Amino acid sequence: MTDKPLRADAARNRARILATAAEVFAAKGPAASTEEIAARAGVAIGTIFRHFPTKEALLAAIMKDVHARLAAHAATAGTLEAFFTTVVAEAAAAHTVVTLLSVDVTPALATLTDAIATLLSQDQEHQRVREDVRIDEIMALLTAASQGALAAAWSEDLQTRTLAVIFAGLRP
Amino acid sequence: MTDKPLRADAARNRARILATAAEVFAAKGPAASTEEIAARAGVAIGTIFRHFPTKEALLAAIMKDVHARLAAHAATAGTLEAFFTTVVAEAAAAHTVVTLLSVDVTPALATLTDAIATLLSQDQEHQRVREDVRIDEIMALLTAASQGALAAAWSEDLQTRTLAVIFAGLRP
Amino acid sequence: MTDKPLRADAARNRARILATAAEVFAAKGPAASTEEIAARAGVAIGTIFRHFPTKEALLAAIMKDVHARLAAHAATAGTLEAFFTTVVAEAAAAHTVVTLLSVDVTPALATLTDAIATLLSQDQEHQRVREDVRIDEIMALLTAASQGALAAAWSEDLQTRTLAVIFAGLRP
Amino acid sequence: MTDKPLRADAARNRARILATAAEVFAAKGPAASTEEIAARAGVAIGTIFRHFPTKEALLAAIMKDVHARLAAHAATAGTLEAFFTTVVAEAAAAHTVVTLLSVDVTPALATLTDAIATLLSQDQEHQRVREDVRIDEIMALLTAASQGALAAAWSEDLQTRTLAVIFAGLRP
DNA sequence: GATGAATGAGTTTTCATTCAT
DNA sequence: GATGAATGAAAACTCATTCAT
Repeated sequence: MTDKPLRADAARNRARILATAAEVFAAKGPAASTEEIAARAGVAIGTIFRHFPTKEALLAAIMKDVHARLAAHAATAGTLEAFFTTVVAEAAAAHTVVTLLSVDVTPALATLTDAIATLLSQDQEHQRVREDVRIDEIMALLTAASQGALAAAWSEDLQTRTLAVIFAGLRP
Repeated sequence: MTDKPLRADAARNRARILATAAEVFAAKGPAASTEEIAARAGVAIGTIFRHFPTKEALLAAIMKDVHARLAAHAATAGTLEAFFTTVVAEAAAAHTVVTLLSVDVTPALATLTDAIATLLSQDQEHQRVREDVRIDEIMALLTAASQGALAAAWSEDLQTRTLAVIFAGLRP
Repeated sequence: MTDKPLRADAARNRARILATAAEVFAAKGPAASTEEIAARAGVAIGTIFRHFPTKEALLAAIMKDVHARLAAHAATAGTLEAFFTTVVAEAAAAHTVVTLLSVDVTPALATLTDAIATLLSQDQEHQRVREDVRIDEIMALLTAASQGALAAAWSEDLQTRTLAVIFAGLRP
Repeated sequence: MTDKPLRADAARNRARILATAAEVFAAKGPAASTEEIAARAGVAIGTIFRHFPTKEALLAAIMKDVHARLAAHAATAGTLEAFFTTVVAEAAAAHTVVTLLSVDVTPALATLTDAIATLLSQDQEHQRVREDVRIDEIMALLTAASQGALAAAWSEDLQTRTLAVIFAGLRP
């Protein structure tokens, strides 16, 4: 948990690898080759394996990153609707990979779920969302919407209309 | 469309391969090996490649099959709600692979879309669904819900509650 | 040696297979697949294996055919020059496969060699060819020229000029 | 032309693979398996594919090599006759593969052609070769003779006599 | 630490040959 | 006899991972 601090260049490499890998996996699925990621990140393949001992470790690191970013975002979004809208738009645009394989990322996911649960209770307190809705529907709808945004070529307009249905369904 | 009819034994093999492949891909993702499919289907690997010249062709054939089955189902489902419920339940249970890669299956998809569009107008005629909802939201929500059902371990109860949100959002 | 006579349709198939195979091997080399030959000949692959128990047997049969045709031609050509000219032109045009692998075809080759040896002595009697030239140079030059004609894109003009050099070299 | 320089060990492997492949293809034809080449070269099969992404690329590299070696040789041979004699002898002995498939090697061939053209004009200046002979006959005769030398079992004596005919044909 | 070549098991694909229809 | 589906061994090619430079 308390990883020793990296040398500056190593940290830079790690970050670049992570970002490139997220892009590449998003574009080609988890079957994309590590060699290609190395090439696109401008590092040698050995460097990737120094930072992530396994391909699966790389995938897990990406997920951890995504979850952390989303949790941070949830903390400031204000409402579920604002949060969903941004997340789905990002998923569509940046092809953020929302669920890659069944990589185990439970702890990071828990943090994210907590942040969203907070949003949910706030929305319910302000009567923006029905009382009987529970956190797992919300998570399910978020995952579903984000993945849908990936798969289909969701235009911005289609995103809006689809989310509108979901939010109409959530309102009291 | 009118491919010459296969010999009885060949047709039987083709069907068994298709069914087995759907199962295996569902269980292990599209990276599952053709060799394994052959073994589980009880044929030699050459037989698979005689029927489907490429692994991708096999994937495409599965998708075509799924779409055809869904279209048939839509024709008799009565309401969008009934249709969605069944489809999502099946996706969760049988791990039907809803979108494998970006295999091109446009023609089969068009038929499916038509069948669902019919359901939609019937529902709108009977005021079960808002007038301003369009077919592309429906397709988007269906895809999203089915994929969500795949990814997470949606319990039956969670399925019900999630679809309830969506249908509440669709009602006038 | 005394093969039983074939049924008429079988004989027709055998001939068509042989002709098609010669073309296909010429075009794609001996690595061409038997399946492709079957397709182009309009028969099923089983039919090829009924007539020629092995791919190598098919290759050998083609060579026997080619040699027989050439021997017949040599018997009527009149001079070595006329014979060479025709053979090389044909090799270039029809891509007749002159030596495929090292299939053993000694007996048929012997007949061909005899026929050409006759041409050679006639030419030497009429002082068209130097006395000290022997049959094996002739065979070597014929093989070489025919193979050259295959490999390079010998224009008709280039054929003429190349054979002219060889015949100048043969004259007394 | 200016590919980045290989690491010393990689360069050594590349060279060994090339040499081994030339031998193996010469002995067994272009259908020889890459696996066998790997084994004989003492490397793993992956190493071959890292250096030559395709079997065809390997074949092409060999041809480039052969052409380069021949061009170097032509530059110092002095006369066409000397050059031809060496090349044909080598083709017969080492089974140098002169034209493997129809691999595209135009640039390397152009250099070789130039070198031989120089020999031709020198020979013509010294009246060793007729004025009306052109470079393409020479190339055709060289190819033909080399391939002939491969195919048949040309004894050394037969080589001499065959080339003698050709050179008699070239003299003024 | 970074590099990138080598490894070798694993995967897709091809094809001669067999054999049930 | 002909057909063409099935077989399965062999070939080409890929890629995560290791390790010498």
